[in-house]
Amino acid sequence: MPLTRRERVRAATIDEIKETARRQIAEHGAASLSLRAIAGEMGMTAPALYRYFEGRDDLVTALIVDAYHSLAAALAEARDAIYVDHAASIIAAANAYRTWALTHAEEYALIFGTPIPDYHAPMEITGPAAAASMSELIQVLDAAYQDGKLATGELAPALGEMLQPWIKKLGYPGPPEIIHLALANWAQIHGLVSLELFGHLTADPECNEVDALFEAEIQAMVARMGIE
Amino acid sequence: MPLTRRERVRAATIDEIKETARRQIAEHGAASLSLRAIAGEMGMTAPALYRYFEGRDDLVTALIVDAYHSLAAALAEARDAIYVDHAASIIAAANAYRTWALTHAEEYALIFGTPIPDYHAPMEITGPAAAASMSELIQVLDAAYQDGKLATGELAPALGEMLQPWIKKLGYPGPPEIIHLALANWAQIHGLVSLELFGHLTADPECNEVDALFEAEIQAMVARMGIE
DNA sequence: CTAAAATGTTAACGATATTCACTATAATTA
DNA sequence: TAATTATAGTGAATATCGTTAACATTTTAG
Repeated sequence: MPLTRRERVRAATIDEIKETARRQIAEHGAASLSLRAIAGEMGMTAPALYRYFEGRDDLVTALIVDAYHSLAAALAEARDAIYVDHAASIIAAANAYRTWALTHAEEYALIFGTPIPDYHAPMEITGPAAAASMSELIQVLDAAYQDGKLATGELAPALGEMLQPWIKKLGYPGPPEIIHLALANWAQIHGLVSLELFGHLTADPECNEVDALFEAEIQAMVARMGIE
Repeated sequence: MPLTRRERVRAATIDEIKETARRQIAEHGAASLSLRAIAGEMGMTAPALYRYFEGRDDLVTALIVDAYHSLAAALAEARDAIYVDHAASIIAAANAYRTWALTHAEEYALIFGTPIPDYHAPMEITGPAAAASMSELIQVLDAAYQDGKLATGELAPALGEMLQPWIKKLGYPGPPEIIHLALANWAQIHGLVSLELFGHLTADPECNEVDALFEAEIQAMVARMGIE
């Protein structure tokens, strides 16, 4: 059943609202998102937006879900781009993660930064979207593991227990060691990227050449996993 | 010259304002900080606060500076607590960092999370405070280095160049390799802590047993540095 | 063509930060 | 001690914000 005309213009309006919101977020930051400003830019009044979203929180949730999928898509694209070897894939994924964060700074902050005032993301909606981008990291590692080119250390019992919910959530059939590596490496990458993004990594705000540090850490990370 | 009585009550009022603000931040989050609510809780009206702070941003800056020093103090305390060996010191510092973050969640978010709406921290004020807490991490590593019990790898040229501003800012007389280790390890710890704090590390929000993962990563980190 | 549904409007409420004009009080000075 | 001045407060007003309610318009469906 094709979409009726009305449904199409409605979907287009929703897209325009989100697109406008994204632009404003990119300019003025996520926390100062204003429904009135969005509506104004679209030539409408603020209450009209309530025909499309239950409120500001609902809009924010939609933006978060979109951001997760955008990040996941960027990772997938980097992974599928050109395959040389597994090490190159992981480095490409890490760089894609950083690049996405830097080019979508405010959206990255929306996902991983301080939650918006009084806003609490509904896990049942954002959870699957987050898992989607997490899954991308795992796929890269799993590929190396399937080829037998990844050194997995042994897991402490408590660590194995903690990873169980992740295995359930992701529906990943491989060993928990892979999940562990994914989480640990993700944390490292996220730490570097978020420190850089919020300006904590450069002593001099003018010269922010974090490339060297990031590259060095990623290379050390790959070497540490014994990937080849 | 001792403080005049007026200066003392003024300082006490400033402290009460910041203390009230901290409590409200801990309850309702940093971004929904309300001058009216602070004043109301103190039995005053909002405009009265402008006698003590130029505005909300000025208050936030003061809170950020305080938070940095609070974190630095927690790290220093952990370092000076009981000395066994360098590895224990580093693990203690890492745990102190995490504990401070978890017990001062909203203040941690204030420092390292998304900046508050339209608020831009003035570097000339927050910079030195940030350096103070950074310096604590360096001191732990430097102690191990001075004892010759730290394996420093060689630095890529670009990396060495990037670290120069840090050396200048911190006035650290040791080799840049130490700064590099401090930054890299800080990024790792920060990544783990901030993911945990914002609920991204646990697939199941009920069971958040991240202790095992954190401990494993810190131990790996120490082992990686060849500290003993 | 008419009734209903969808989509928009304006007005209003209760918040927010901030500024201004004004007052009471405390500290300092003549 | 009396007069003056700096300080610390109040209340009203302006400008935002999200949100709701009542009303108008447009578009679709029968």
